Amino acid sequence: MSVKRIETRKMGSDLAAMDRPGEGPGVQIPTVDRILSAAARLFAARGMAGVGLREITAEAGVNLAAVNYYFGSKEKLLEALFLRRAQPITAERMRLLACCAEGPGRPPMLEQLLEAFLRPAFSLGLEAGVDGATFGRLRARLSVESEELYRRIVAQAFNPSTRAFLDAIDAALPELPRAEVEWRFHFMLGTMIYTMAGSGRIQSITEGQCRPGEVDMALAKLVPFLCAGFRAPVTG
Amino acid sequence: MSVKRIETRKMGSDLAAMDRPGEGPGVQIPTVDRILSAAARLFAARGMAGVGLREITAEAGVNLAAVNYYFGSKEKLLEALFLRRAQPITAERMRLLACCAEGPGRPPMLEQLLEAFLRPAFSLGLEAGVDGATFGRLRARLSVESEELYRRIVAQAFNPSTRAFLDAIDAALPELPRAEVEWRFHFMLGTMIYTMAGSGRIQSITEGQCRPGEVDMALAKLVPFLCAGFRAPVTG
DNA sequence: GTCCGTATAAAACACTCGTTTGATCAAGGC
DNA sequence: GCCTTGATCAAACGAGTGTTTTATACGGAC
Repeated sequence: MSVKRIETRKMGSDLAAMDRPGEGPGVQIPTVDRILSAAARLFAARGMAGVGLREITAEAGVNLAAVNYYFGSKEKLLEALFLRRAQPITAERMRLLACCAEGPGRPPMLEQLLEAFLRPAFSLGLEAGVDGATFGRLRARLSVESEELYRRIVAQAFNPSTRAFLDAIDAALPELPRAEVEWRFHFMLGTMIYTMAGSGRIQSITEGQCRPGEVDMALAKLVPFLCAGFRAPVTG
Repeated sequence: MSVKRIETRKMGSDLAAMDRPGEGPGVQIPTVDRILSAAARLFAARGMAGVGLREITAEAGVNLAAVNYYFGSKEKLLEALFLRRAQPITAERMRLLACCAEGPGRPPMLEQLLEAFLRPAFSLGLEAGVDGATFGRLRARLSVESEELYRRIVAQAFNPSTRAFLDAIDAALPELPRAEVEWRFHFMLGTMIYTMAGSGRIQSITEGQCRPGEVDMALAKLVPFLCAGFRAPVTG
């Protein structure tokens, strides 16, 4: 019944400015960032319900109560973490989208658009101490989730930029009905998320021949495949 | 320290023969099957770590100890459940694969193969009291998982039939290097699993215009898209 | 009748969970 | 000096975890 005494400290990034760089070997990463890093790793590896706050705070080297102190709850921690990691991806996407243009000596528009959409998702999302695949796996997890909270988090983070690309691709394929573009865009999301998740299933099928993981290799395989799919004639 | 006193009852299907059909309105579904149904629903909706045995057994209307009595552990319950639901899918796949053949008046071989691979996954996997999307979501969850146990379960259930299709598709695309076929097969798995998961993301982007869910509609959109992708010229 | 193997039931076991509570410590203002 | 403020801490809260144990009921075999 008691009212929350402290209504959650206001995040990290601004506080992070406190530690001046170069004042010694012990730079002391702020508590908030250490929690975010550890939580990203563990959530990605074992899911939200699969990791406890005690494990997260232990790995981050902070006190158990710090999560509720800074974020308010476990769910809010996930939300803050996801939005923070998604932001650079969507920003880079929009930047690359603005660079897409038809012209002599350039690839076709569709190829440019897919590359601009996919590359940031594959190459960004990493932070200090976290390998790139981590956020991809977390994203895949949330994408497969059916609970409203998780879907809201993903939609909130990615819908605007995604919709911009959907419109641009639709414009680049004028002969294709909008509904068809949406279906194929959905299929693209599937390949992207499944590849980012690094399920390892293709390795298990081919006994390790095919290793999706290196960004450039994956993109070089993915973009032509998807472009051909987008350009497939409509079947009536 | 104590040794397991009872080494797990030997499953359900054989026991299910005990209840003769038509001996009254109360047909009494066996305990094992009720557990499997409830567990499938709940695991699919909230993940393995997100549901407790108490909730499963309550929904199934059986005693808490029944899970450990019949399956041995929560993990073994998941494994039994997954293998049992996957079996009809792989069986139907292999049956359809055997029906694929080139000939006048038939679709091209690649279209036949993809249809044979995808349709059982979309249309089967449902059981008494469980809607079709349930197992698809569970499959998507396990596919995204990184822990060895879950990957082993998926591989064990689906690798043989999947490998058969990989070989058949490879044979149907003789001009394509094997490695390229494997990449594209991996992409196909992504679209399939993501669509089966019914993430609802495309609905959220298009504000409900595009509804993947009806089997025939999804297949009619998916097969041409994927076939075009498979037939894309190799770049490099 | 007893005996036996199977099935269900209730209770307990030893933990772990997310969250909250006070206490403590270090600065900064005045 | 005191007071305040933000941060960290150990400890406890109540509820929930998977699993095991003990006990009880049912049903044929003999």
